[in-house]
Parts: sequence; structure tokens; C-alpha cells
Amino acid sequence: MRRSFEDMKILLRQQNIKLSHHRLKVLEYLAKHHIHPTVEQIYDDLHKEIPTLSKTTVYNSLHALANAGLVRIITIEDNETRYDLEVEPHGHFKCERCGIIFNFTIDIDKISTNELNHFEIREKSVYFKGICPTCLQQVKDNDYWRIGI
Amino acid sequence: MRRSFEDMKILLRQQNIKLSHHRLKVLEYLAKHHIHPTVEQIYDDLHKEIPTLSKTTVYNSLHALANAGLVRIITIEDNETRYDLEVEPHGHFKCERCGIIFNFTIDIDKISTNELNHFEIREKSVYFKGICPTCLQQVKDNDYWRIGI
DNA sequence: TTACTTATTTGTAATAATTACAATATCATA
DNA sequence: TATGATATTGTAATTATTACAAATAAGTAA
Repeated sequence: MRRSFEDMKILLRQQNIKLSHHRLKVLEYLAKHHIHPTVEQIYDDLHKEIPTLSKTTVYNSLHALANAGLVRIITIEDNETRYDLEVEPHGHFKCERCGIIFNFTIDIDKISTNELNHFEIREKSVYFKGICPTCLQQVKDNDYWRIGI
Repeated sequence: MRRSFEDMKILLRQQNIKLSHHRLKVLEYLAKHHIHPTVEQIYDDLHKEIPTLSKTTVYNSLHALANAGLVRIITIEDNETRYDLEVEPHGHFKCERCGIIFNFTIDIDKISTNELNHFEIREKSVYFKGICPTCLQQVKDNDYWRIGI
């Protein structure tokens, strides 16, 4: 259920979240760039367009959007929190070499377990790490096998 | 395959990782306390016993042990990295109210997907968030339903 | 045991991400 | 357009983590 930008606006109104200019810009950025950006990336890019934008506002906006259920916070590793539009459940694969995060579809309900019967589950995340095909190929070409990174 | 402390020592020797006193203490701590501690917790507790221990050493030890494959770094949320002994694959459930992290067993191979056929997968993590039974009960008792936290 | 080599540990200082907060600006609605 | 509520800014504080050089300890071989 990929939402249109207009649908998202309606959702925000329903939840009584004000559609401020900057907030919409952050949302729009995520809708346009499916790159799981960091706050830094979002700030740097939007700052060019909106010189008065502050990093604090980016944080505030992302948190507001996350609370509204429109944005998902991805923390695969510490020191780099990333943000993604909330769409249908999917897993994230992070390449340890180039750092790119790939989506992959999973049937997340298969993972449920009866050990958690009495728990209220609100969010399920699946994170894989490894090496992506492009990097695997480069490593092969360079003929070195220390894939320490 | 829960490893005994002795097994772990052998593993370390095999990988040419020196069994220094502090390093072993950190490992022992994790083996004794299955609470997914933060660096802070490990440091605070061990510091009582070993007054000369520095926090840097805790970081160093944990990273060395993680590279050796004995310790798993858990980053469910930013701002709190936690550490766990590497045992058979399992998922982590974090209660959003009390912060406790619970283990649960999963058949992690069920999650694999043909979309990642050309990826080299090195690590699979499954993180759930929600409310644990104890907290659910307390919320009920207190008769308030704003489970914002 | 002793000396030697190498790796670990320490402590301090730097870095970087995130948050707190008060002042200011903007929005939504009547 | 006036009003009250909320968003945004900017600075400063906080916190987790890392860098690095000096001191220390471990492992090894004579």
C-alpha cells in the first residue's frame, strides 16, 4: 500500500498533525528519494532548496511523521539512523562494503512465534547484513579476498 | 549451541585473540548476565570489581569479541547499543515501556527470500517492539490507556 | 626466570549524533 | 485579519563513541 502524497496529507490531517511547509518538504523528500537517507543527507539536500531549514527541524519533522505512522526509523547499526517511508512490511539488507540499504519483501507474519503470545507486538523489523552483488563483483575483479570491509 | 566459557577460550586462541584479563572478564560478564547490557552497564558493574577498568577497554573488548564471532551487537534503536553472547539464532523483542529485551526463538531460515539470491548474507537480525506482558498488566491495573510509552 | 616483542589497556581529548529549551515565526480557524 | 496553538530556529548541552600516544601486561623463547 504505497501511499500517494495526497493520501499522506489526508492521513496527517486526520491525526491532527499540522502540515507545515518544512514538514511536507521532509515527507516529499522521502517520497521522492527511496535511498533510506540519514538526517544529514536530508538536511544537506533540502538546505540547498530551503536555506532557512535547521537540522533540528528535520529531526522534529521525522519524529512527528514517525509517530503518525508515515515514516519508519531504521537503526541497523548505531551511529547512523536512517529513515524510510512506511509502506508494506519489508526487510532491509545493508551492504557492509558500500553501505547501501536494499529493500526486500518478506512475509513477516511467518516469523511470529508462540513464545510471544502474551506480548503486544507493535513493530517487526528484519535486518540482514552482508555484501551486495555489485560489491561482490568488484571484490572478485580486484582479486582480493579480505572482505574485512 | 550455547558455548561453555572454556569452549570460548579455545575459540579465541584459535583466532589468535589474546585472552587478556579484562577481555575475559567482559566475556564472563556476558556469559553470566543474559540481560543484553549496554556498555554503561557492563562498565559500571565490572568497575566495582576491577577499579582500574576503563570504558575504552570495554569498547575494545566487545569489538574484539564481536569480530571473533562470540558477541553480537544489538542495535534496535539508536542511542543504546547492546551486547549479547552469540548463540543460536534468535529474535529480540524490546518492550517500549520498561526497555527490557527478551529473546525468542525463530526459524531464521524461513525468512530468506529469492530476491537476495545474489547477495552474500552474513548476518540476520529480527527485532520486534511492543509491550511485554508485565507492562500490559500494569497498564491494565492503572486503567490508563495512553500507551504512548 | 629473564629479557624481549607484541598486543592490550589506559586516560585524555576529539568527534559526532541527538536533544533541551527559550525566543520567534507560522499556521488554522473563526 | 486577529488569535491562540503549534512549528521552527539557533544555540548550547548531553551523550555515545572513537582516536591516539603513553604505560602496562601478556606470551614466547632463550
